[in-house]
Amino acid sequence: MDYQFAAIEKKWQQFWADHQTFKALDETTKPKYYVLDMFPYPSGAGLHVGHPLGYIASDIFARYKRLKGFNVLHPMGYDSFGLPAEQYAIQTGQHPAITTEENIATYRRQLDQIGFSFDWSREVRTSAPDYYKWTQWIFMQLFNSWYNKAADKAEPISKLVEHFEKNGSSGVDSVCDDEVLSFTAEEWKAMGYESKQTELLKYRLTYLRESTVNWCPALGTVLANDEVKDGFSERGGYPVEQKKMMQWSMRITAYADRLLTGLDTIDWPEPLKEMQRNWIGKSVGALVKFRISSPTQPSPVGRALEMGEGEVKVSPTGGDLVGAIEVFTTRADTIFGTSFLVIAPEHDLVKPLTTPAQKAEIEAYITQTKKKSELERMADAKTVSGAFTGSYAINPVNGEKVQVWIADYVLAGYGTGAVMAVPSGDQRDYLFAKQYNLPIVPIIDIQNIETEADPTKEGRYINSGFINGLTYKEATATVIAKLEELGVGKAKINYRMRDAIFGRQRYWGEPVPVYFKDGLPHLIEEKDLPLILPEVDKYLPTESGEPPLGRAEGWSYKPSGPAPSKSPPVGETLKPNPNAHLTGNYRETADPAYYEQLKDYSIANRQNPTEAENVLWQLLRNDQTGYKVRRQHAIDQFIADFVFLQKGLIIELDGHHHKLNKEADDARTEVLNYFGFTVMRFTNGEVLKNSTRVVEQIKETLNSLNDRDITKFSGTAITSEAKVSPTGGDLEGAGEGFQYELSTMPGWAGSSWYWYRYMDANNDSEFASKQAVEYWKDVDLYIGGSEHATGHLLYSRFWNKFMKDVNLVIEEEPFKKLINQGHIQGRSNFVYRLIDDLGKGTNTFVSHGLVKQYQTSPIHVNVNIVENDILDTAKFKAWRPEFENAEFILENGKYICGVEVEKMSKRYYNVVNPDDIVKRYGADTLRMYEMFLGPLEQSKPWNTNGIEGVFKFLRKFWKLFHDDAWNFSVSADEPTKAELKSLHKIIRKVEEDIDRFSFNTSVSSFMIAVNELTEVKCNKKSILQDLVVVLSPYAPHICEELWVLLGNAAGTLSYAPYPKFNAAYLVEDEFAYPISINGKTKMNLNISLSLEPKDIEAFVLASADVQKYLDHKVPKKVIVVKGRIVNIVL
RNA sequence: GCUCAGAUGGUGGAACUGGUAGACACGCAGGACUUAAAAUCCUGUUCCCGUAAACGGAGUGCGGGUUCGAUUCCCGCUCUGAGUACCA
Repeated sequence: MDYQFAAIEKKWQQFWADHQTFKALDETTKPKYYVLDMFPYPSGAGLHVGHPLGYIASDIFARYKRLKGFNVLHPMGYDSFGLPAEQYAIQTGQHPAITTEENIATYRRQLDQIGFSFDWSREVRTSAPDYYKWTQWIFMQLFNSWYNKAADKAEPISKLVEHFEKNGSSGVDSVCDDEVLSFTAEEWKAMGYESKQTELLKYRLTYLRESTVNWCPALGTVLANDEVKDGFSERGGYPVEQKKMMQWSMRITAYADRLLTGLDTIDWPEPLKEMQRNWIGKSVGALVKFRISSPTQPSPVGRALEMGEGEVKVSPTGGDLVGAIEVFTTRADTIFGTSFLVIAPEHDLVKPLTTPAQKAEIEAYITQTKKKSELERMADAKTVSGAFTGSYAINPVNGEKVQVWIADYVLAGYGTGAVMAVPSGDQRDYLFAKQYNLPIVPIIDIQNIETEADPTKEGRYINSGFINGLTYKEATATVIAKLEELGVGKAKINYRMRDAIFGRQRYWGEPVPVYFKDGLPHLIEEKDLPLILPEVDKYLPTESGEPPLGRAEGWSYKPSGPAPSKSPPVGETLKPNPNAHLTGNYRETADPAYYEQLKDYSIANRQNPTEAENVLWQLLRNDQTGYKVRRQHAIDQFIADFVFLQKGLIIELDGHHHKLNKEADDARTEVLNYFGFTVMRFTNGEVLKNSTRVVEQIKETLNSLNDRDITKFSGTAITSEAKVSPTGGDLEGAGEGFQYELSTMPGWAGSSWYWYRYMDANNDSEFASKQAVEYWKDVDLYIGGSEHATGHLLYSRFWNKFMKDVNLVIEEEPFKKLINQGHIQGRSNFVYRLIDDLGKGTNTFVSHGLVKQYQTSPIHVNVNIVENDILDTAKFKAWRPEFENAEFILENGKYICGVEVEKMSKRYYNVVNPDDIVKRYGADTLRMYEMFLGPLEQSKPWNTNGIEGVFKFLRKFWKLFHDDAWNFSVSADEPTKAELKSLHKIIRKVEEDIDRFSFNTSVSSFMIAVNELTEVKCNKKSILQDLVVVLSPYAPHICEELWVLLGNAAGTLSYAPYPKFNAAYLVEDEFAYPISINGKTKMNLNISLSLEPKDIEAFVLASADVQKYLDHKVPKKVIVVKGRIVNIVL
C-alpha cells in the first residue's frame, strides 16, 4: 500500500497511549536520562507551528536515548496559573479553572497528534491543588529558613533563634537590606514576641516588607522586575509605576554570589549566562562616607540623624559635622578627582540637606523629574540636569569641601543612591560638570579630558595626595586601606539584582499559606495544606482596594486541633492586620470579656518591657512631665505603650519594624484620632540614642494639647457613632478565624520547582520521595526559550539551591545542559490593492513584481491561501466578502504575493496551525520538516515552502520496503558493500549530530541515505531494519509500522538497541585527491590511500594532466596531506 | 552606548579540528510519461565571459593580515538580530 500516514499515525498514537509505552521506570538498572521541555502556559489560542519546535527536538533526543539504553524521563505538564485566564474571567465571568481546563484539552489534543513520547502518567498542572500544595509547602520552608552567610547556605530559622539566645546578634552575618538590630543574648530574651518575630522577618528567605514595587494599575497588581520592559508590563503593555507597598519578597539576593559562580559549572548558551550575569550585576567597589559640612542647616540634618534615616550617622564630636553621605564607587582610586557629590532626587537626605536659599530650586527640580515618565527619562539619557542643595560635604582623603547636588542620573535604587562625581573619569559626571561649571580635575598623567571624560586605568596618578605616582591596582588598594583606617569607608560588593517581589494582587494563583495574627504573618499548619483557592463572586479587587481574594466569603484561618492557650504569648500586643490597608477598619469592642483579656495582655507586657520602654518609663514615670502616665494600658481594643489619659496623648514605641507595620499603624492612628487621642511614635533606636530629645518632644506636645473631652466618647456612644466599618480585624477569640494573606503567588512560583514533581508526580505525602530525587537527581537536557533567562531560569536556580541547602534535593544546579530553541517567526504574505485617482482603494490587485508600475497599498493576506508565494485567487475571493469580485493584474499568469517576516500573530494572518500540517502531510513530516528548517537554536520564519521535499523523502523511504505495486517486499539477501556503507554512514552521522544537537543535518543525511539506497534499489532486510531504528526518533510512526511489517513485535521499536557503528564498512582503498595549483583546485586524481606522501607527490607530478599545468616549470613546493589534498606551489 | 550572536546562490541552509565552498531541500528552467491535468521520474541550476561542450575568470558582508592553502584564525569597518541601559 502507498504511504497512508493518517491511518498509520492514528494507529500508533493509540497503541502508545494504550500500552503506556513511554512510562519512565522507577526501578531499573538502566542509567537515567532526564529530558525536559519548558512546560507551556495553556493559552486560548492553542499551539501554532512555532511551539512544538523545542518539543520535537527534545522528543527526538529522548527517543534516541531510549534506543541507547537509558531509562528516560520525558514528561510534560502545564504552567496553568496566570494572567490571561484571569483577564478572560474578568471579561466573561467564566471561572479561570474552566477556561484553563478547556485550553489544556486543546493543547493535549494538539500535542498528541504530533506523536510525542511523553510519560503522561506524570503530568503536572501548577493550578491543581495537589500540585500547589507543594508550592505552598516550599514557601513555608523558605519562610522557616534564613541565610547563614558564614556557612554560605540556608539554615532553619530555629538555628538563628538558638544563636540569638546564646550569643545575641553578634557573629550573625546579615543578608538583609534593612537595618537589623544589634543585641545581646539577654536583650534578645527580654524582647517581646512581636519584636522577636519582626526581627526574624528580616532574616527569613521569604518575608513581608514595605518595598518599592512595580505597580501596574491596569492589571491591578505588582509585577516583578523581569515582568516589566521599558516601563510597561510585559503582558499587555500597560504602564507601570513605582509605588510603596507591603509585599512578600523572596530573598534571592542572598544567593547572588552562588547564582553567579554556579553559571561556570553548567552547560548553557553563553548569551543566556551573560544575561544572568548582567541581571545579577555584581560590581566590586567601595563605600565611602563624605561628612556633611553645613553650619547653616543644623536642625533638619540633626533631625534626620535621630530618625535614623538614610546613612546619616551621629558625629560623636558634634560641631558642624552633623552627618555623612555614603556613596558607592567602583573607582575608589579616583577619589581625589571628586569635584562634587550627587544624590538621587528621592534620597532621604535631600530634604535635610536643602538650604532655605535652594529650597525652591530643589523642589522645582524634584517636581520636574517626577513628571517625567520612564520613557522620557530614557530618551533624555544623553542630557543631564540637576540642582544644587546648598550643602557641602567633605572629601575624607583631602578634606576638600565639595558641593552636594541632586540629579536624576543618579538612581535611588542602586548602591546607596549617592555618587561621588569624578568628571575626569566618568562621562555623565563630565557632562554635569560642564553644564553647571563645576571643576574637572585630571588625576592620571596620561588622561585626555579635553572634550570628554577619560576612564582610563593606565598611567600614574597625579593631583592625588598619597597615591600620586601609583598604578591603578596599587591606588585602589591604598585608598581602600586608608578609608578603612579612617573609619570612613570599606570595600563593598554591590549587586544590581533586587529581592524578588512575590505577591500578586490577583485571583488566579497559589494562595500564600499565611494568616495574620496580631499584625504578624504566621504560617498555617502543614496539615492544613493545600490552602485551596477560594471562590469569589468577581475576579476584581474589592471596593476597599484589596485583592480579589478579599471577596471570598468566610475565608479565614481557624487553626484546628487544640485551642490556643488562654494566656497570651509573652509580650504580645494586639495590632491590626497590615493587610487591612489604609482605611482603618476596626471593630468596636463591646465585649467585656475581650476587654478583660486585653488587660491580661497588658499585665504580661508590663512584666516584659523592651529596653527602650524601660528607658522611657524611667524618664516619664512619677509625673515627671507634670502629667500622669500609664504604660501598657488597654484602650478600647488596643494596648498603648504609654498613655497620658488627661491629655489623650498616646506614645507608641515601634522599634525598627515600624516600617513593616506602617500602614496598619497609620490606620490605628486614624482610629485613635477619631476617639480623640493624639498619637506620637518613636522608634526604639530614637529612644535609646537620644532619650532627652524624645522626652522634650513629648513635653512640648503635652503642653500644646487641651484636655481630652471624654464625654464626647463614652459608653455605647462610641460604638454607635463610629464611622468606621466593621469589616477587618484579626481579633483572637472573635470566633471568625484569622485573616489570610490576600495576595497570591506570582506566575513563577509553580515553575520554580516543577521538574522535581515529575520525578514522583503522584506522591501525596511529599513533593517527591527522597528515593525519586536521588535517582533522577537533575535535568540532563532542558529545552526552552531564552525569554526566561532572567525570570524562570534564575528563580528555579535560586529555589533549587535553597532546596539543596535544606537537604530536600541533592544537586546544586537543576539544569545541567540547556538549549534555547529559536523562535519561529511568522512569514506574512501581502497582496497589493490598486489605488484609484481619488486615492481610494479599488478591487484590483497587482502582482508583487509589478507594484512599482502602479499606485498600490499592501494588505495582509491569509498565508494559508498562498502556496509558494502564489496566491490562490479563487480562495482569495472566497476569503472575505469584500474581495468577492476582486480582479488581478498577473505576472506570467500568476499572482505573486509580497513577503515580510513578522511575529506570528492572528492580526497578520500568518499563523500556521500544526493541525493543518498534520492533516495534510502527517506528523512525521511535520516533525522532520521542523528540524530540517535549520539549526535548532536559530530563530527563523516559518515557511511551509519546502515541506514537500520532506514528505517526498518519507514516501521514498516507504517505497524502499515496497515493490512497484506497493506490496511490502524485502529480501533476506546479504547486503552489498555499498549498501552497508550507506547504512553505517547514517548510523554514525546521527550519533554525531545528536551529540551537538544538529538535527537539521541529520535530516539531510537521512535523505542522502535513502537516495543512495534507492539508487541501488536496496530492499535488504538487514539494511532496512537498522535504518528503521536509526530514523525512528525522527519519524516514529512510519518506523513503527515498518518495524512490525519487518516481523518485529509491536511496541518494541522504542526500546530496540541502536545499531552498532562499524567503521570497517567505511574504509576506502582509494581517494580522489583534489590537486590544486597555488591553492586553486584544478582536478581530482584517484590515488590509493595506502600510498605515503612522498609516493603521492611523485605520482601526482608524473601525471600527464598535472604536467600540462606545470608547463615545464619546477614546483617550488608540494604539500601533500594524506587523505585530504595535494597542493602544488609554482 | 555596552554585551552577545550573526552575515554563504533566487530561498532555507551544509561545509564538525584551516584542506575540493554551495551538501540536502525548496524554487526555477528544460524534458519524459499523459488526450490533458495532478502525481511521478530524468536533466540542468553560484555569478561573469564564452558557449553544444571543454576551457578561463571572480566568488562566503567590506578592507587588510597570517598561511602552501582561510567561510573557518587575527586586526579594522559596515550591516542585521537579541539582550541591556544614566548601575556610579
